[in-house]
Amino acid sequence: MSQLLRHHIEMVTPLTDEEFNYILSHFKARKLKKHAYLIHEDEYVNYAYFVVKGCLKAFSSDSKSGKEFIYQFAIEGWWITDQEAFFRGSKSTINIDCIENCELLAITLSDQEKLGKDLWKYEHFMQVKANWGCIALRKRLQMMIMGSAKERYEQFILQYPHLLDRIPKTFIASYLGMSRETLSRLYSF
Amino acid sequence: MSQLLRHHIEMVTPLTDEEFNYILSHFKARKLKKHAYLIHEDEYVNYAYFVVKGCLKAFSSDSKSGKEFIYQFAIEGWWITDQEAFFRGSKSTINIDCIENCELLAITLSDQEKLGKDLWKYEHFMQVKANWGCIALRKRLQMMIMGSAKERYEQFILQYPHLLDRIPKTFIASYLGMSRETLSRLYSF
DNA sequence: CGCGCGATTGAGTAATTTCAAATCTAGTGG
DNA sequence: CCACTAGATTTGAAATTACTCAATCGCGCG
Repeated sequence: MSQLLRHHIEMVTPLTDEEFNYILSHFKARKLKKHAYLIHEDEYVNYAYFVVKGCLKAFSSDSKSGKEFIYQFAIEGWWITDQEAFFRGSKSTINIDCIENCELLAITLSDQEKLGKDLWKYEHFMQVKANWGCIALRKRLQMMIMGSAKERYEQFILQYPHLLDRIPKTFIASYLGMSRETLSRLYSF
Repeated sequence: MSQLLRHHIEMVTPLTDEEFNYILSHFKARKLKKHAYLIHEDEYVNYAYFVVKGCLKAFSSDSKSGKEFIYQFAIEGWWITDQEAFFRGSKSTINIDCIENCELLAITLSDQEKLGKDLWKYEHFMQVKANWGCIALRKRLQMMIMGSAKERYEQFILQYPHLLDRIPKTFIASYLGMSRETLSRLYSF
């Protein structure tokens, strides 16, 4: 199962067995049941998580309107945390909960920093990963600003076809920044 | 003037004179006049740019609707490039032009990679910078999805008050994902 | 002085939201 | 295996937000 993590890092840079085992030794395994919270608003965020199995969503709820904004889904091979709170050591402004039973690998900020210092490859991996994240976010931002509800949904289907039958439509609507009713009307035609 | 770059990197990690001079030696200075293009759609992107002086905008124009989406402004102390094209060595999908006369420091991808390998601090700097970028993009995305036109504008004023009188309202409207008419109506009341 | 660009204003229109109600579905306990 | 319930989805109608198009205004610059 930890092979998934190895495979993931090796998309950026190859590792020796020794290097990978050293990296892996800094992670703790964690299991959570469906509906359980991984990160809760107003609490400190001690870990970043790599998803080995399952599906989660990260969302923030606007206290005023009561609406939810889902800013990320994560399935096998993805990372998830409240990046800002994790890096700054501040309290989380978002929630993360499990859409399915989950198995995760967790790492603390200090272990991550230590890994980066000990192993240049790991620092490099983090750099590249963050840059890919920026690129993906930029595309999503553009789609959100430029595309109509229909275009956003069609793009989502193209990009994440495997999420369609794993995640309730309500959540997908929220991720795409539209009401569930609007999303529902899109595929009547 | 290159002190700005030093100061910028030292927000992440302190540098010796020697280290900074080594870093600086990989950058080329470049000057551009107002309205000049720094990066043009469909061309290769050989450099990432650090802004020493001036103001630029990065935008993509939708060929279908003819509308512009401004995905970034950059002023002194900011970086700008087509990140995706720069990293992947592919052709740009966006344009970047100068809103004012500009002075830039340019670095190639191979020099940047070389710097990262030679100097752990530089690799680390890139990692942290990319992570900050992700955090900022996530916030902007949230504001764009959750906020009304008015809220987005008010947030912009709070966050970038110094850009208000430097950038035409038309561009700000495009950055905020609304028509210039809508923006104009916001501050009539 | 007059040109041209950016900003503003008005009126009608299109896309999406909101609220309310009806329908469907999967999982649970009997 | 069936009835029941909670959650998810769909549908309809009214309301809202922001857009488009068109006209006008204001101002800096040659």
